[in-house]
Amino acid sequence: MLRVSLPTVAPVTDVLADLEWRGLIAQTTDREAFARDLASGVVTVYAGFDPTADSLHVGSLVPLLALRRFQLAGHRPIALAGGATGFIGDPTGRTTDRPMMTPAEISARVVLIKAQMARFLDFDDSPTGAILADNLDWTAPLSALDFLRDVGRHFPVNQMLARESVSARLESGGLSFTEMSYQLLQSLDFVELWRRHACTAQIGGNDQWGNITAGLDLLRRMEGVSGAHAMTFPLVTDSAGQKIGKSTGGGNVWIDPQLTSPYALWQFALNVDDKDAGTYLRLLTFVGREEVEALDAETAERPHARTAQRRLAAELVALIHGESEGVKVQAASAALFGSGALEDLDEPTLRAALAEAPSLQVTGECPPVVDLLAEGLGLSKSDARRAVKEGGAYLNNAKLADEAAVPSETDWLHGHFLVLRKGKRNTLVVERTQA
RNA sequence: GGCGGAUUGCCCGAGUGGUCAAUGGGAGCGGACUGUAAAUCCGUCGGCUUAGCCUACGAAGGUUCGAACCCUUCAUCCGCCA
Repeated sequence: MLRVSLPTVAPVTDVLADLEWRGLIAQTTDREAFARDLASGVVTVYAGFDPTADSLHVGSLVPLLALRRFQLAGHRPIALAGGATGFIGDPTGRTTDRPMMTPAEISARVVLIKAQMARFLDFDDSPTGAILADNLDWTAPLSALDFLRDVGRHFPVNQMLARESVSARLESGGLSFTEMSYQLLQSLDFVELWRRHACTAQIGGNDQWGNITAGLDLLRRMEGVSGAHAMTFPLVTDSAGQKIGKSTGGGNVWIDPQLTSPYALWQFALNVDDKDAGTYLRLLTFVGREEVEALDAETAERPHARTAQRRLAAELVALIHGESEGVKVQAASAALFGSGALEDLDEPTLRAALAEAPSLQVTGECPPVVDLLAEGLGLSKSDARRAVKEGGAYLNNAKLADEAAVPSETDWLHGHFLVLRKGKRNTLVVERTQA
């Protein structure tokens, strides 16, 4: 997997100060001590990622980029894939009937996620070279008895019960032993990473605070190490209270281009609320303080220009998919939302721009546009007809007037593409294959 | 277990025999405006082979020329009494 070139990386002298300014610090253990250690040498920092899906999403970029921030500041990052913790799963799940993943499914996911994590970090032989780990490596060989005796005995149940995450659950119906054990596994990770890589700091979401400090305790009890650090990020939500990285439709914005096309990512960033643009720039890019604050000012003065959103979109696409992708996506956006120069787009760009749009294959004689819309967008025929009647249906960006219209030979872009649209955002690609 | 009230479209909520595919509000969708925004305004909002037809007012039966509306049974929910 190729390492993408990071578009903008502002130099940072004091990581903690930078993180603080970005709004990335919720809690830390002894802040002064952490700062001292960071100033006096290479600190190894880890963050864990459970394989809850086939891809990381924009939200998981926050801790991942934080690792990168530490690396840029001269420290060593460890990205830990939760092959074991993901196996246990977090039984907190919203729906009851979430199917249990098979070991094969999990390991497939771990492979995908590891590859994604690797793209954001530098792996070299230097002391700051990143490390990719999987907690299944040390958890799988561990027998239940060993686990209970060596790890479990360090966890006083009364203390676990007192933890916020557990007590909250006890009030709302209880939790399983498995769920309680999750904390032990995560704590063991910290100990193992200390043993293997002298890792002395763990970062994660603020909901992980309990688990992280439990790891610190275990490190002290098993290894007598007391100088390790914990740092958490605030649970970041946008101004509407949504978790970061949720598209307006509610779905996750994924890193994987198969799941969220670069074009969709661009659109997501461009549509970020004015109030959130600055926040996103701080959390999800390496753009420096001066520039971000200038963009904030720009947003306040000339909100319609959406300079901050544009910058965010460019940074994100370049960060996740590479710079060349950004250029293409920009062209496609302009054509699809602009005056309609669809004919000018070359075929690969057109395809890329429309990658996330629903598509429909047609062979032989082409049915009326209304039928194509209904079929491709999952509308009823009445709905499709209504769309035309209301002037909300477009063929290659041109408004349709006739309910019975059938695409003509000249409508086919590059000989085999049709771009249909209902309203501003519901695009449908019709592709014709010669029978 | 007894008595009373409820059940209407995605949600809330009118409607008590024909003029009901069903007032109104919200959500959604389309248009105008705009910044691919918010707010606002206009339109639309069961389906289809669309001057018409079909299916629908918790479910199933019944009365009637005709039922969301009347009757019977069932289901679910809410009160009151045991």
